[in-house]
Amino acid sequence: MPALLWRRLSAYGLTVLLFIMSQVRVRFAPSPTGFFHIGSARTALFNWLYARHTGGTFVLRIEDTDKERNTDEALRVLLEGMRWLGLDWDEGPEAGGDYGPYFQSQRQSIYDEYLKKLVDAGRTYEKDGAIWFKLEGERYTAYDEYLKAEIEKVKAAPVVIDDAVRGRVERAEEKDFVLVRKDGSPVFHFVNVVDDIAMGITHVIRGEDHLSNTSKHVELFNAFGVEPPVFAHIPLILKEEGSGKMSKRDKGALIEEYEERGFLAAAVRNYISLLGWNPKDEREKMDIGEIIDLFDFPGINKGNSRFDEKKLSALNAEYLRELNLESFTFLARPLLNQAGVVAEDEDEDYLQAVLGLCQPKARSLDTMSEMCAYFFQDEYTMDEKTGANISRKADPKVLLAEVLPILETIEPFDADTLKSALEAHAESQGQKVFAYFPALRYSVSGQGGGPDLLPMLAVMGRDRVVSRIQRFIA
RNA sequence: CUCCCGUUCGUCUAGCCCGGUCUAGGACACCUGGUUUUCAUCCAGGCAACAGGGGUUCGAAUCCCCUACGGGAGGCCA
Repeated sequence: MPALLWRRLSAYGLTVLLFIMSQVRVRFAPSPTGFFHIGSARTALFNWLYARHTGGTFVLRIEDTDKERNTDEALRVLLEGMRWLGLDWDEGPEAGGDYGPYFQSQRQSIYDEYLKKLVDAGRTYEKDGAIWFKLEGERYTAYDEYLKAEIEKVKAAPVVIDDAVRGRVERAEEKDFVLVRKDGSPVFHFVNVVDDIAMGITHVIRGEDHLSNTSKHVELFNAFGVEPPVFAHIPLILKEEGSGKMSKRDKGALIEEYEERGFLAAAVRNYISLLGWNPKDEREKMDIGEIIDLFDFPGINKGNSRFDEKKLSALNAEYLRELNLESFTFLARPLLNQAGVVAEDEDEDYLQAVLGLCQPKARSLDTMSEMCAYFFQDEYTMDEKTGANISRKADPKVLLAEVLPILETIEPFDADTLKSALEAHAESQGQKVFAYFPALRYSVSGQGGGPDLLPMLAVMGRDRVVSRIQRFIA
C-alpha cells in the first residue's frame, strides 16, 4: 500500500505533498506552574518549528487541572514566555479555534463522553471508588517490588511505538491504570489521549520522559479504535552540573529569567533549538526562517544534552553585536536604570555614546551595569591590583600632572586631537605615549581594562576627565 | 525490583541508516600568540573524544552480542 500511495503522490508532485503536509496538527500542552521551564520551552519550540516547517497547525492546550496553583498568574507567565520567544499559536487561549475549549478545566463533558465509550466497550471497571482501564491479557497475581504489595498483573501484548526519533520501541503494560480518580477528576494519561483525539493531533512531540508512558497512551488509542498519532520523543535537557534533568531550581532553567537579564529572545531561541537538534552541517547561528526551513525529525538527536550557559552567552553576544546602537541602547537602558547605574533622566546621547563603546565587547546586557558604571557615577571603586601594577613602573600622579594641562586646554576634546597632543608630549619627554595610558585609564575609571582609552576619554568629556584626574592627584 | 531509552573532545555536536574518503570535522570553554595601552571584541594557532570487551569483515566510530555507565518511567502528579 505505501509504495503504491507514494507513486501516486509523486505523480502529483509538490501540490499533493503540500496538501498532505498541511494536515499536520501539533500541540504544546503545558500545565501552568508559575514559571516557564527551559525544557518546556524547547518542547514548545520543536512543536512550533515542526508546524511552521510543514505548514501545519500549532495548538496550545492548557492542562490546568491542578486548581491549587495560581492559574491566572501562572498562565500569564506561560503566555508571556511563549510570546517572548516568538512562538505564536494558531489555536488556543486568546486565539480560539474549532477544537476548543483549550483549557482542560473546561473540557469535562468531552472526557465524560469519551469515558462512556470505554465503559460501553467493557474496557473499564471500578475499584476503590476510582475508574480503572482494563488491559487485555492473561491475569495473575504477583508481589510488586516497587509498590511493595501483592497486586494483579496482566500479560498484555507489547505495544509497538514507531517513534520518529527513536525508531521502533516495544513496551508492554503490565498493570491496569486509573482513568478517573475517586474525586471524579480524570488523570493525565486519559485526558491527554482524549484531547489529542478530539483535537485531531497528528504528531506528538514531547520529552523522552513520556516515552515509557506512551504504551499506556497507545493502549487507549487502540481501545478507542483510533490510529495513534506519530510520536517523536525528544531528548531531555540535563542540568549543567551534577546529575539529572534540569529542574526549575537550576541556574538558567527559567525562560523569564533570560528576559529579565536582557538576553535576546532570538539568541535564546537559537540556542535551545540546538539542544537536541542540529542542521547536520556547521551552521549554529541561524535566523528563525533558516531554522524553520531546516527543522525536521531526522535532525533530532537521541542522547540527552547538557545545558551550557557559556555557549548560550557566546551566541547571545553574537546577536548583541549585530544590533544597531539604537536598539542596543533601548534594550540596555531599563537594565541600567534598574541597577541604579544610570539615572532615569540620563541624557540619551551620552548613554548612547557610552554604550557605543561597550557594545562591541558586551557578552550580555546584564553585565553592562558593572562594565560601565564609572561613566555615570563619580564614585567608582579603584581596583587595587591595577593600582599596584601601575605604581610599580612610575608614579601615576607625576605622569598625570604632566598631561593634565593638555587635557584642560586642548580643543577640540576628541580622540584624534588627544592622540596627537599626547604623542607630542610623550615624545618631548622621551617617552612612548603608552606610558601614560594605564594611569589615565585608572584615574578616570578605577579599572585596568575597558573600551579604547582615547575614545573613552572623548565620550566622558573634558569636565569629567579633568575633575577625576585632579581628584586622583590630590 | 521491573521495564524503556541512550553513550563521539570538559560541553553542544558532524560522521553511524548506505563499513574503507576519519591520521574523527566544527562550535563553546580553556591555553598560547597577534591586533605594537588595557580588554570583555577581533584574528591565528594549540589542547582534547569514538565507554569497555567480544564477534562479523580484507577493513568497524559505523553492523551484531555482552558488560559498564548515564537518563527516564513504573502515582488516584503532569
